[in-house]
Amino acid sequence: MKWSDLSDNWCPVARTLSVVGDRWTMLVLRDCFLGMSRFEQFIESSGMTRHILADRLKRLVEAGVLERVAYTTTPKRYDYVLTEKGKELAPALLSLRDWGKKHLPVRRATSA
Amino acid sequence: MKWSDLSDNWCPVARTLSVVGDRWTMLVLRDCFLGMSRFEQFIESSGMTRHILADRLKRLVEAGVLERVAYTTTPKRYDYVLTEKGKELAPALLSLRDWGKKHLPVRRATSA
DNA sequence: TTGCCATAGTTCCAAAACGACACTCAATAC
DNA sequence: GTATTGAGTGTCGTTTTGGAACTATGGCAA
Repeated sequence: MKWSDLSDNWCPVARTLSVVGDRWTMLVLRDCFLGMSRFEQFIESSGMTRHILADRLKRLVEAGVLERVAYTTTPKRYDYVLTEKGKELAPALLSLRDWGKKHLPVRRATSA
Repeated sequence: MKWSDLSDNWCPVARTLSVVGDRWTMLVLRDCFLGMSRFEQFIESSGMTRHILADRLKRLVEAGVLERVAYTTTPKRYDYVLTEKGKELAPALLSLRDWGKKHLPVRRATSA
């Protein structure tokens, strides 16, 4: 079975994961919750490649988790902001954060 | 930056995702919370390939989220059971479930 | 004692996704 | 003019995935 087939799974966990369950997606959302909204900000903060970020943003907009809001018209540039639907992922992010704080202490500093 | 470099990230969300943030891993944990513990059960329940399941189980055991408990000695066979550390991921799973129930209604039935 | 089944993986290969880096395009800054 | 910034694309080689077949170990049954 392919990952993409999960979107129609009977299980709500699986359906959620079909949206946010791949590499990097949750990190983009974390940055959104931290107040970021622009392409270059996400790149710098998360360390992911531009290629993948473009893909993830597209998916998140399609899923209704983020909204593309133009902030200049020429050239077209957009802020990516959380929708209500997106904001309601906060509890999941917080749970992941708490678990990481408790169970995965930092072993060495990184510059990211 | 590579995905695997996240394990030493300053952000606890990123560190958590380095363990559970890739495709399928959370689904394996969901099945564990539903009471499953064996290879073939995970395969049947999640629809993932054997290959990937073997890899994910190995990583989860290495990460201390699951524990391998022998249930026959010849041949060696194991139950995969949640450790305390693993059980504490429950809030995250529940958050993902709630979000899916609310925001991702099923569009058509599937047999999985 | 040969044959079949079950469990738990492994191996192999093709296809898709990823990672690194260069390049584009529009506008503004110097 | 030339350089810089923001938001991506294009290319290309490397990993990871998906699918199917294969292996290993023992139980059971004819």
